[in-house]
Amino acid sequence: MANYERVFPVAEYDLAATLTSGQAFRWNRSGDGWEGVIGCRWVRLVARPDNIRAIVAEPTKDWSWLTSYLQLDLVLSDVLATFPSEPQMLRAIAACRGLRLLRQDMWECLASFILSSTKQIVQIRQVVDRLCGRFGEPIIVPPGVSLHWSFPDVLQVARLSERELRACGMGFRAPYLRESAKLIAAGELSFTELVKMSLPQARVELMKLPGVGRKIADCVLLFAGGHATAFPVDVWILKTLRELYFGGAEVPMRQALAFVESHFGPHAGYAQQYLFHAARMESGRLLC
DNA sequence: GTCCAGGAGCCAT
DNA sequence: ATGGCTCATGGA
Repeated sequence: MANYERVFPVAEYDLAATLTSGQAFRWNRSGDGWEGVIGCRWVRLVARPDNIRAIVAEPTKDWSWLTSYLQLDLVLSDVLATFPSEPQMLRAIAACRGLRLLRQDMWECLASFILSSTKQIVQIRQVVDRLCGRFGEPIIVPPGVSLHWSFPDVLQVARLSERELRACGMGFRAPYLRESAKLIAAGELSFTELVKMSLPQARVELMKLPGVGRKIADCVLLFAGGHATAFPVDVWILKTLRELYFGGAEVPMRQALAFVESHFGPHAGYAQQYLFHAARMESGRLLC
């Protein structure tokens, strides 16, 4: 019996917030649900109060790729309970209850965030879309659904010219992406090793790649590498930390990093995503 | 037109 | 170590 869809019971999962919170860039609202690509599969997700319904284009028995991506086995209340119980965090939790962290593909996540520096999220989405549409593989979709493409793999990106990459609109980030892809393709960095390493060690390895500094390394390790204490500090988080924890003072980056390292507990990365999303919601910068 | 975006690299102190 | 400048592109 061919299975084109399946319902996953899950509590406290705000799919819309999760898919628009700046951790993944390929999801589009479609009617009452969301369409996207995970690996080489097209999928449509529809959220209901106590479950998420998934529709795919090809018959599927093994759904572990989806349960892993959405982290459906995680009990959110267990994570939230580890946050410091202070007004700032309680407020962020109240503002976006149900927000989750995804478990993404390492290469897609790394490449996307190399393209993210000093770009708005809507622009990152555009560049990633063009990269996939021009250099990814076409994907099987149900009748009536528009064409979709996979995210081009490391080898594919490694053999693209800087000109081809710049034509996607990535500007000065083109050589960063190209050189990083070539280093990974040459075996100088192993994604599976990054998962096993300590967080500081994994950072050092990732930051050897051109265009990857502390912030992007932490994004990859948190959103794809399963490092729960990785805590990307970008301009939004820095501004939020200043306002919420330093009385609005001009805190240098190193001081902010020292603070987050000791303050947010074993799921600091999750806490970061709540602070980030709450801040963006307040400024009205969401697509949804 | 101007400002700024989920930064990083480089150079001058 | 730290602060300032530059990088390319397009949305607000």
